[in-house]
Amino acid sequence: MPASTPALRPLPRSFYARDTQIVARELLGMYLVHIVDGVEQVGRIVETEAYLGEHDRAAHSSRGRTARTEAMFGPPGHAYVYMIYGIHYSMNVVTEREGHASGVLLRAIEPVRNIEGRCSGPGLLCRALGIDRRHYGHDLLSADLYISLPGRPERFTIVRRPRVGVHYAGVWARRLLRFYIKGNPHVSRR
DNA sequence: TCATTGATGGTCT
DNA sequence: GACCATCAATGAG
Repeated sequence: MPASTPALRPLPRSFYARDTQIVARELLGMYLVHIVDGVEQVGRIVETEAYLGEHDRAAHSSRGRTARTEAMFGPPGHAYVYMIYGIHYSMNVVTEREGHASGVLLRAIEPVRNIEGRCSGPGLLCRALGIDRRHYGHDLLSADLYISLPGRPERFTIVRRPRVGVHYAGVWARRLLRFYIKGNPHVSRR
């Protein structure tokens, strides 16, 4: 194995326990890893969105602490997975301190290993990686689902845009909290 | 290329 | 009963 390809391993919890916008930006280029039945699925994160806690009208946590949003209020470094439109799942990473109710939505990944089909959207990403309600609250410092430094780091430019599908959120809908890798073909449309 | 719409179910009012 | 952090198929231009 080449020396330039270190083994993949979970980022420390301290990575997630920081400002959500910083985490959202730094997640770009990282590898999302899901190991199921001995098969290691790996995708490079190319698009994220930051959700800034209870005051963020676009965040699910702005409706308060409920059974659904419980994970968002929990400690950082865990997955907040929810079903949307009755069909798709979406995966978030919980950030900041416990109780802060912030997180980063993973919107798109670039297939690296053992991934079938496109992952250019939160629903597609979860389907391709087999992520569903079973992963609700899953600790990302675990052996089977985690985020790692990439095997081969690459340079890129980050683009900031308004978040997708949050028109109802007033001034919060205008904020530039969507981040993606400039020019990457796996970023979702719109 | 763009706008519209159906699928489908959990959550909240 | 309404709303939804989506996607794919459809049809008009």
